Amino acid sequence: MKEASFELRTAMEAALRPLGITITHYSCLELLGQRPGSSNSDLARGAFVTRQSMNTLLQALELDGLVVRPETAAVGRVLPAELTDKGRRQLAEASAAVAGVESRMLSGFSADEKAQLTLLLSRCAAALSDA
Amino acid sequence: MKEASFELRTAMEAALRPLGITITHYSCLELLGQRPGSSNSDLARGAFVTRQSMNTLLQALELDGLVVRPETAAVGRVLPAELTDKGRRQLAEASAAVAGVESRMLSGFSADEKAQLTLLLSRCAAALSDA
DNA sequence: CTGATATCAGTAACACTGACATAC
DNA sequence: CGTATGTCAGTGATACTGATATCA
Repeated sequence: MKEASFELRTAMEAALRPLGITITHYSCLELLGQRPGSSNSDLARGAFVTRQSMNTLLQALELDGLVVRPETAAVGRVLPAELTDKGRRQLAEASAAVAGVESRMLSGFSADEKAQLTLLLSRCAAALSDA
Repeated sequence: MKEASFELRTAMEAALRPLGITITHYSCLELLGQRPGSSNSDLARGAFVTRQSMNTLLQALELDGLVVRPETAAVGRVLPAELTDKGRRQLAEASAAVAGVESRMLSGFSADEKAQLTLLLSRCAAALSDA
């Protein structure tokens, strides 16, 4: 149970390391890909880190030209973040690396079994996140 | 897919944090519980860290009285590590915390579904580890 | 000589807590 | 006033690479 989770995450770290991308970094790109305009605090919650940690990461990503944020807030203090083209390219690279791990993990699974696993895991994620 | 893995590991980290235990720390205890007498290098491989990192951890665990190793090697340079009673108690605490997360994750699953998931995940872990 | 081990040392990336200002 | 946000600063724990010594 937990072993598989450990190994998947570790294998993902190993696959992302050559790209110079950490799990949190990847999570941030993924979240921004799915929900452009997320705030720093949104991203922090989604990646399960403090907003201070996410802010540090976001500043690095901005420096690298992967993410852009407006200089001033349109409303409140929220600065909606978005991926740049470069950011989208890196997300695509990272996704490919992660997909490679998943496909290795699922080698030997039938289509039915893959579907079963996906369904069961999505229920797991849901159960964990509303707790 | 990966989301569930992220959240499980993160939830485990959160559950272990109040105990002052990290994932690597927990992995080490778990490995030693299953295979007493493991060497530092064995544990490093099992927890997917370098042997230097595991060594640092082991030294801390020895200082805390959770683990014992002989001062000199009986054969070669290998120093077989074992849990102390205190170490076993901490492992029990940590396992309980992790089991709590798993049971929350599996709430709403039938016995059949739990069995299915366990089987599928063990195949995933196997596929990842022989790669 | 080769390979595996243990371990010391230095370093770097990472996330954390605390504090402050701002805005609803 | 209470709550949420962004951000600066300091700190600590973690894992890494490199190097050395020992032993089968």
